[in-house]
This record gives sequence, structure tokens and C-alpha cells, in this order.
Amino acid sequence: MESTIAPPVKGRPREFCVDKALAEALHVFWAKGYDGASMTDLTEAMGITKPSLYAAFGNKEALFHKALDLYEAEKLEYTRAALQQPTARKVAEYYLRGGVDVHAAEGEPHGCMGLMSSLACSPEAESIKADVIRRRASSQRALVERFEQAKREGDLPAHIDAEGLTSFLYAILQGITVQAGAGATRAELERLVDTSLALWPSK
Amino acid sequence: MESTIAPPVKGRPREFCVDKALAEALHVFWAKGYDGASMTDLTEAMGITKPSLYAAFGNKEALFHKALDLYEAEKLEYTRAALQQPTARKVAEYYLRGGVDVHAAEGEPHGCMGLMSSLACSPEAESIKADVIRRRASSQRALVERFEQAKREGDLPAHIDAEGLTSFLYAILQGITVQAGAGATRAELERLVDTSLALWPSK
DNA sequence: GTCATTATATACCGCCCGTTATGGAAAGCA
DNA sequence: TGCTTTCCATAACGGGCGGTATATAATGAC
Repeated sequence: MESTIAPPVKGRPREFCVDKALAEALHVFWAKGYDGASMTDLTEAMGITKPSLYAAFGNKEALFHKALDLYEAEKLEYTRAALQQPTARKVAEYYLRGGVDVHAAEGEPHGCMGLMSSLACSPEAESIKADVIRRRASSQRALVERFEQAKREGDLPAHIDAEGLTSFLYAILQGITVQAGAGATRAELERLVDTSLALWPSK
Repeated sequence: MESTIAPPVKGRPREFCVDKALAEALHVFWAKGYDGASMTDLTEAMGITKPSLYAAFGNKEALFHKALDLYEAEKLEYTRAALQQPTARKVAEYYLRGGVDVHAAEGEPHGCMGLMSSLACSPEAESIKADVIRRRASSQRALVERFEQAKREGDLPAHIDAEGLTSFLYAILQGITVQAGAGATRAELERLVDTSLALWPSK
């Protein structure tokens, strides 16, 4: 999964690895949010200077979008795996337990990078918020379709509102990331997940 | 409910109403979050100058704490009324419908002021985050006790985990405020509430 | 009228923000 | 050896931040 296609042969070679620098930037954005992450925070974590950052990534906003791509590809991969679970209940369980694993992991920032960066953002970060909302809507659409399929396949009662159930599942996931960011322990989050699954509709 | 006890008789009289200015500050903090609200935003909305603000409220942080007091007293009053509902289900319904009413009201900022100000905050705003978390924990404790009471009174099954159920209810409420802030319509939020209540445990 | 006290208005402080201009260093090519 | 190209390092830019010093205006007390 190399992002560089053809290495430029002319000129002074780059002295840092773009992918590693982006991974460091991801951690900073994840821990502090878009507005909270300063260029100094980013360059220090990435181990490069500001002109190098601008030459390699464009600007702070472009860097964030690339970091968000990486976040979705690496950290939110479980949301795609969840959709392939055999029943709606298992989809939900995969979603919630995956959410706890990722957003309350030891050695990583607690909370959701997208939510942190989009909930309260400065006027110049409106495009960040719009990007996060667009990606979230896309993910929710896939979940609605998965629950419609579950209704056709009979593992979800026919009277269930697939969109309402998707909003519901997403709300719990958002609550998990909020409470994780506020310092909730893993055990507390697992009790929340267990309670949620105990209430999940069954045929 | 006058906050001024004894009006100072000496010196030049104040030319603005402290309570009205605080209400305006509340709206700014609510719409933009603590970090996102600049002193210029605040003074312009309050109709006063910076020295007047500092003389009357101390500094930005003290102003926020007072605005949060007002927010809890006026906007979150429904959470106290909810605890007095006769059954656990009605407590939950009051909580969720009240949350939609307050956090997706027309003419007011959408989303939760506390959550916006505490989820992603700068290092100097850590005390803000700690205050919000402390208040939230206090509110959750009351909810746990209310659900324990419901178990004793028999309108909640005995096997229910009151703390898990409280985290669960709070997660949905947090999801409501997040989705309201992201632009969800009132109808969408009401479907989320209806779905949540349909799954609520019954005796 | 004079004084002490409090509020207002203007201008300013040092600091950090995201971004960029400038000059030199390291590579391939001729 | 130039020449071009690309990258690195330093330092600076204009602007906004939270907070404040200074001077003036408006009141009650005497």
C-alpha cells in the first residue's frame, strides 16, 4: 500500500518517510482534534520542519484529510468487517465492541478523531466538519441497507425502522467515544455495550 | 432569582445588565464551544468592552463556569424533572424527548454546550473539561439511584444493571446532541428516540 | 467643591497561530 | 564543472488570541 507511485529521480532526496510522518500526524489530530492540533505540535511529532510539511502535504487542512483517510482505512476497518457479519445482532455487536477496542485502546488517544474535530470547529474548519459528516452519512447508509437486508432475511423483525435503528446504533457508538474521551474505563464501556446488546431487538 | 445581592452605592453605576450579558455569553459558548468562542465574539454579543467583562466576570474561564451554571439551571432543568417521573421508562422518555427539545430547538444552537466545550479542548481548558465531567458524573449518579429505586419498586426488571442502563441512556442522549449538532432534523431525532424507547426494558 | 470609588473607552502587551520568503545543501544531468 | 531541480533550515510575516495599563467619566460621601 505505497502511496508514492514514482519516486522523483531529480533533485535532493526527501529525508523522511511520508507514510510514517502521516501516521504521526494522525496521532496528533486524533489526540487534539483539528483545531487543537497546532502546526508546531504536528511538525514536532512528525520530526520535520514546516516547509517540508507544506511541500509534502499542501497545508494543514490537506494533511488532515489525508490523516482522516488513514484513520478510516486503519482504525475504522472494523466498520466494514461488521457489515459482513451474518446477522443484524452480530453486526451491531461487531460495531460496538470494535468501537470500544479502537476508541479506548491503551497507548492510543481515547475518543473519535472525526467527532473531536467536527463537533466544535472554527469557521475556517467548516470544510473539516462537512467532510466528517459526509463520511459518516456514507457509513450510515451502508448500515441502513444492511438492516434492510436483515429484515428480508428474517433475522430482524419486520416492524423495525432500519433508519431509526441505524441512528440508534450510531448514537450508542458516539456515546462510547464520548465517554471514552471523558475517561471511562474499558469495563464501564463494556457494561454499556452489554446493556445495549441485551436490549437489541430479536426475532 | 437576582444574582446581585446588594447594589454598590458608591462609584459610577454599571451601564449593562449582568444577567442579560451572561445570557448572551451563554449563547456564544453554546454555539462555538469554549475554545471556539473568542473574547471578541463574547464582548460583541454581550455589548460590552473587555475591561467591563473582566471587571464583572473575572476572566474567560470564570465567565464560562457562570454560563454553564445558567445553562444547567435553565436548559437542563428537564433532567431534574425527569427524575420525578413515576416509572423508569417515563424517566427515560422525559430525558430523551427533553434532550431533543433543548438540543435541536429552533433559534438556539444545536448540540450540547458542555459536550462541545469538553470533547476537544486546549491544554489551558482542561479545567473546563474537568468541570463538565464532574457535573455529568453527578447527574449520572442521580440517574443510577433513580433506576435502583425503579428496580425496588418493580417497574424495572431485577436483572437490569442500573449503571449500565444509565451509561446506555446517557450514550443515546450524547448521540442525540452529536447528531443534532451535525444537522439532523427533528424528525430524524424523534425516530431515534422512538426506536430507543421501543427497546427500553419492560417488566 | 473635593475626594474616593467604580465603570467605561482606547490602545496596547506578549504570545502563538498558519503560512511563506530566503538562502543554502544534496542529488541527477550535461 | 556548472546547471537544474528538489529539499532542508532559519527566520520572518500579518493576524488573532487572552488579558491589561492608562486615562477619563460618572456616581455617593463629606
